[in-house]
Amino acid sequence: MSKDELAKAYDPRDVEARWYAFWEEQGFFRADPGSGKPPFAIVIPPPNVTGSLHIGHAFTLTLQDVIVRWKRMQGFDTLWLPGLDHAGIATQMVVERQLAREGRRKEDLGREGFDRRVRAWKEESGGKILNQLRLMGFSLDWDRERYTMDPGFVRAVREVFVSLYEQGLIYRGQYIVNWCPRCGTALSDLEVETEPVAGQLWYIRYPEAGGGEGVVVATTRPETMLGDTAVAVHPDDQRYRDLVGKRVVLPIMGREIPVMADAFVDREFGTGAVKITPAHDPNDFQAAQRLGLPAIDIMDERAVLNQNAGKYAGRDRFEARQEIVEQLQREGLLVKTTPHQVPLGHCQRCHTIVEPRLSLQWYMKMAPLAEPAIRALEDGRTAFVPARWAKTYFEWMRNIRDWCVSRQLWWGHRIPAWTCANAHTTVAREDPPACATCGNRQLAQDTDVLDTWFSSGLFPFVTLGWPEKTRELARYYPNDVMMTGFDIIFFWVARMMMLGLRFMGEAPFRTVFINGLVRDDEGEKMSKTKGNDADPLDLIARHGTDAVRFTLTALAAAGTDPSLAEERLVGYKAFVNKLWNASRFTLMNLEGERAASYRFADLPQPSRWILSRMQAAAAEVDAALAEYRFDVAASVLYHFVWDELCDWYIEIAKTYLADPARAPVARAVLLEALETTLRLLHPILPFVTEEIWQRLPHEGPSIMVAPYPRPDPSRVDAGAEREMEALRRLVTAIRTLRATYEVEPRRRIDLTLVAPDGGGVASAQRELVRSLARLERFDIVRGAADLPQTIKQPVDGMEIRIAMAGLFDLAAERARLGREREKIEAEADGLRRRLEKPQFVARAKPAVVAESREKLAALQARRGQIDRLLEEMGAA
RNA sequence: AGGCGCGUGGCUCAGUGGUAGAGCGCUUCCUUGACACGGAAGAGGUCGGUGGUUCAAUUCCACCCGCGCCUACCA
Repeated sequence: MSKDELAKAYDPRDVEARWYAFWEEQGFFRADPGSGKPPFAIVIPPPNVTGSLHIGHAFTLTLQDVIVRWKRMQGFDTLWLPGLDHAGIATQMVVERQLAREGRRKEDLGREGFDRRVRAWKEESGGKILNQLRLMGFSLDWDRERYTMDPGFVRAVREVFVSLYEQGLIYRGQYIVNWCPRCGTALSDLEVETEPVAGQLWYIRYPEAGGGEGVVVATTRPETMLGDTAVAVHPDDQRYRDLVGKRVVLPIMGREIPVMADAFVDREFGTGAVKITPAHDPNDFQAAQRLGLPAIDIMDERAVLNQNAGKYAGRDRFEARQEIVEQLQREGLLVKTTPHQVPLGHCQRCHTIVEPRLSLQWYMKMAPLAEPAIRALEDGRTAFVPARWAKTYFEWMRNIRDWCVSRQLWWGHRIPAWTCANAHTTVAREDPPACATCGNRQLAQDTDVLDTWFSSGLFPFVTLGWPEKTRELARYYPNDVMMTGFDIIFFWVARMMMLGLRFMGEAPFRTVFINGLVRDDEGEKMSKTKGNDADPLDLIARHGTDAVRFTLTALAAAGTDPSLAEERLVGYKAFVNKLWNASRFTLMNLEGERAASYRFADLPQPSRWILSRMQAAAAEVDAALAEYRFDVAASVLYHFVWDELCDWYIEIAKTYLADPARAPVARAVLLEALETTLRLLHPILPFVTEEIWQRLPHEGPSIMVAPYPRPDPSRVDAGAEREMEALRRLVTAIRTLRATYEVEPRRRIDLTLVAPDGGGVASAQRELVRSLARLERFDIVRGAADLPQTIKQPVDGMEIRIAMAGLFDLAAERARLGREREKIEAEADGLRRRLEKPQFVARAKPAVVAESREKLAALQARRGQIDRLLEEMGAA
C-alpha cells in the first residue's frame, strides 16, 4: 500500500503499537524543566503494584491523559509523573497466597526472606500494570517513574515520621483499634467497611451478688461477656436506681462486677442496662477510662479466646458465642433472644469481621494537620471540581480522628523506632547505634510497618525529590491538578493535603478533579467480585484503544458515575472509522500536491462556513476542557466531524474537486479542516490522529507536539454560517419531499423554486443545490404563475415546486401539509396566548417578548403560505 | 441517624427559567468511487409524584415516592 492509500476500514491493531514506541523513543513524554515553557504538573494516582488495569484506571487516566496532551500541545512543559504503590496489605496477601500454593507460610521464610520474596515478585510481575498503561496510550514521563518503596521514599518516610514524632504529632498508645483477625493487623477507621448484618440481641441475666434478681443486659456479642468488668445504667434510670453501687455476678466466670451509672447509656435500648467490656468495645473502653475500670483482654490476635476466657480458652470467637449461649440457656440465665440488625465492621481487604481490640499502636494526631487543610479549601487555594465534593471533604476533616498508622505486617515501611533493654524508645532518621535515653546498645526495631497511605500521602512532593530541594520540586510543586475518584478522597487526597501543607507549606494542588465511578449498563458499580467488570484490555482488543478512550471521555459528565454500555462504545468506534474515512477521502484527492494557498475572504461561502464552524468547535472544546467537561468536548468534536465536516462539507467538496478550476483551493480547505480537526481530537484519540497526520503534509515530528488549535476570530464568518444554514434547510426540505414521495435516491428530478426575493443563497449556490439534492433542472422564479401541477412545499418564505408525473398524490400532499399546519398552529397558539397576557409583556425580558413576537410572525407567515397552497390544491 | 447524588424518548445518558437533545435501538428507502463501522428521510418523551415561587418550571423551593452511595461508637 502506498503512503497515501489507507485501508477501507480503520484497523487499530495495525496502528497503535507503532506510535507509542515512537513517542517514547522521541522523548515526547518527558518534562523539560529547562524548556522555558510554563510548567503543568500532575501525578498519577499510583496503582497498586499488585494491580492490573481495570476500567476505573482506564477511565480516570484517560481523562488525565486528555488534559495532559491538551496542555502539552498548548505549549506547556508538561509533567505527568507515573508511579506504583507498594500496597502493603494487598501485596502481602498476594505473596502469601503464592506461598500457600507452594505449601509454605511467610514464617517459613522469615521476615527478611519474605521481604526478598516480595521484592523479587515486584521485579518480575509487579510492573504489569505499567505496560498496560502504555497500551492505553498514556503520555507519562517514564523517566521519572517512582515507587513508594524506592530508596527515596524510604528516606522521606523516615524524615516525615521522625519530624512528626518530634513535633508531638505522632505518638504511641494503648487503645481500642479495628483489628482484622485474618490479616493479623490493626486497621485504620477508613479500612473498615461497615455493613449491616442480621444478628440477634441476647438478653442475659446477671444475678445480684449474694442473691437477688440482679439485672438483665442485652448484647449482640455474648462471647465478650467473659471480659466484662461492670454493668452500666443511666444515672437517671429509676428502674435501676437501687442497683447502682451494688455488685452482680458475671455468669459463667462467676466474677463479681459492679453496677455503675454513666450517662452514655441509652435507656431506650434493650433493657437500659449495658455490660461493659473495656477490652473489646470502643464505647466500653472509653466508659471504663471514665469510671476507672480494668480491661480484661480475652482474645488473641486471631480472635481465639485466651486463658482469660476460662474454660472457653482456645475457642474461636464465634464458636465460643454459640457455646456460651447454650450454657446460659442451660443455666436459665438467657432471658430471651430477639432478631437484631447489627452494623458490623469488615476488613476492606479480606472482608473478615473486624474485632475491636485493645493494643499498642502508633497514631498520627490529626486535628492540627486537618486545620490548615480545611483553610486551604476555605480560602480557595485549592478547589474541588465538582465543587460539592468540598462538602464531603470538610465533613470528614472537621470530625477527623487520630490515624492509626502502624500495621502488624511484614511488607511496608518499617517504623523507625527502637526499644532498648531498658524499655526506652528511640525514634531516629538513621538506625541508631545506642539508646538515645540510656545509651544501652541492645536495640530492637519496632516490628510494625506503616499504613500504605502514609507513603502515598507524600506522593506529590517526594516524587519530585523531597527532602532535597530539587529544581523539580521548585518548579512542579504544587501540582496544577489532582484527578482521581471520590472513593479515595479521605484515604489519599485528604492526607496529601495535610502532609503537603505540613512539609511543603503549600497545598499540593490547585484543583482536585473528582471523577465518578464506572458502572455497568445496569448502574451497578463494576467490580471483579461481582463479575460485571469490563476488562479494558478486552475492550481495546475488540474495538481499539481510541474508541475506548473516546467512549470514556464522552461518558465523563461532571459529577456523574458513567455507565459503560457496550453499544455506546460500538458507536464511538464507528466514529473513529468515520474520521478515518474522511481522511481517506482527503488523501485520495490530494493527488500528491501540496495545498494551494488562498485568502479566506476569497473562498466560496461553503468553505468559509466550514472553517468558521471549526473556530466555533475549537472555542467550545477549549472552554469545555478548561472546566473539565470532557463529555462536552467529545460531543462537540463528534458532531463537528460527523454532521458538518463529513455530511456537508465533504459532500460539497466533491463538486469542487470535480472542477479543475476550483479543485486546488478545495483541496487546501479540506486539508486544513482535516489537519486542524486531527489536532483538536488528538488528546482524546492519540493513535488514529497520529496515523493520519503523519500521512498529511505536516510540519514537526508528531501531532502530539504540534500546537493545539486556537480559535481564530478572523475566520469566523457569521454571514456564511447563516447562509449555509439556509442552504441546508432548503436541501433538507427537498430531500424530505423526495423521501415522502419515495423518489429513488439516485434519480435526478426537476425542481422550481419560487422565490420572490430572487433566491438568495439558493441562487448563489445553484450548482451545489443541484448536486446535494440530486436535481436535474433547477429553476428559480420570482412568481408562481403558469406552473404545471406540482408538489409544493414552503421553506424560508420560498416555495419548492416539484413536477412529478405518476408520483403526484394530491391526498398525500394535503395530509402532509395538514400535519405541518397542525404543528405550526399548536406552537403559534402557545405564543399567542403568552403574548396576550399583559403580565408577560410587562414583566418578561424585552428580548424574550420581541423574540416571541418574531417567532409568532414567522409561524403565521408560514401558516399563511400553507393555507394558500392548500387552497390552490383544493381548487385544482 | 446524618450527609450526598440520581429518577428526561425502548436502552445508556446530556441539558435548559421561555413547550426538550445525543448515542445505540426502531421504521422507510438506498451497495451513488471516503466510509453499510455508510447515506437520506422519519417515528418516538404530559422531563418520578404533589404543592409552592414566577408573566412563564422539565429547569428554582418544599414535601412525598423509588434507587444508589458515603459518613456514624447505639450495646
